[in-house]
Amino acid sequence: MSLKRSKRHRSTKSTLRLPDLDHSKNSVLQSLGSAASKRTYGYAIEDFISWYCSEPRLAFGRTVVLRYRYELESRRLAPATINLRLAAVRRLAYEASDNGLLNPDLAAGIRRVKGAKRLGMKLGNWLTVDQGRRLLAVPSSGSTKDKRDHAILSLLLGCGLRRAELTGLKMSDFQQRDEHWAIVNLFGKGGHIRTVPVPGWAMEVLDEWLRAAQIDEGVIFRRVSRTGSVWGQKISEKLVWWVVRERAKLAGIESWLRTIFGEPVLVFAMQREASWSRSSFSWGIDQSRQRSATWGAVSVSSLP
DNA sequence: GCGAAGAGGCATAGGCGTAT
DNA sequence: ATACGCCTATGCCTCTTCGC
Repeated sequence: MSLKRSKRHRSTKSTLRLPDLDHSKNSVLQSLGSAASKRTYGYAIEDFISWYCSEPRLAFGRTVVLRYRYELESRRLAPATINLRLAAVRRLAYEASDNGLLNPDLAAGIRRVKGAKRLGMKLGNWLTVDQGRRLLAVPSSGSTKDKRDHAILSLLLGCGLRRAELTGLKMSDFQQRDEHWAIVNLFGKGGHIRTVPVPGWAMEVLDEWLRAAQIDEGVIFRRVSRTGSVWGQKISEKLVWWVVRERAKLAGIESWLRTIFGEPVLVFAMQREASWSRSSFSWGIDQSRQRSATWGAVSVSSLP
């Protein structure tokens, strides 16, 4: 037994081969909670593996990861992307080390590789109150699909929902509290739970869709066929994007489309527009203020 | 065949915990 | 207080599938 253990200890390597890397990659992906993370990390690790295997076989350590960082920089990727790729490679190293496939000293060296500097912060592309109104005012043909799309826009704008939150909404998530409607116990990004008031005007638009689609239980937003029949179990997040895009085109604000739509900060920006000033609206670079501001969003109920 | 919607792929921003 | 790392999300294409 002791012989076996010492053999295993001696077998920790500095140069990993494809099966070792694949095994470690699977361990990393299994440990991630979100499907989006699995997809993104999977892509990042695949990219690193194909680069690593195309290079002359060097020890999988700090130097190799630094070289990979230079490679990413030479591709002119954004710092956010480079840091994401490096985070995935660090995780790959921890897993390889934990599985006895990589020398722990080499893994520790990889951990010390710094990420790319993020210089400043983009100001984003916020929807103004006027643009929000124009989006909601897009003329409707009265079709079932139009009613659904209008309801989607109304909940996104009125409640500051993310796309993923919207697609999973069920009838049972809506409850009446003190004569007001609210989406209760909404599971948001990172598994956080919140309760969101629903403005009266948004509730009316939603009711129109529910009546047209004859939905009285289960998931709220479903697919609509060309002939107007409602089918399927739910819609995808991609569809929400397409709905927003089509409506933005019709509203004549397509140029706004590179957007942070779906993040609560968008609604906050709309709420604050009336008192906009450069000095008072500095939370884009002030982290603590940004955090405290993030959920003041729901009083946009006066939007239409 | 056509339109609605999903899947896949890659890039990048948001947001939270923690180290400094 | 803030910079950084990590995970989770969106943005925006193209290509494919599905229902009618």
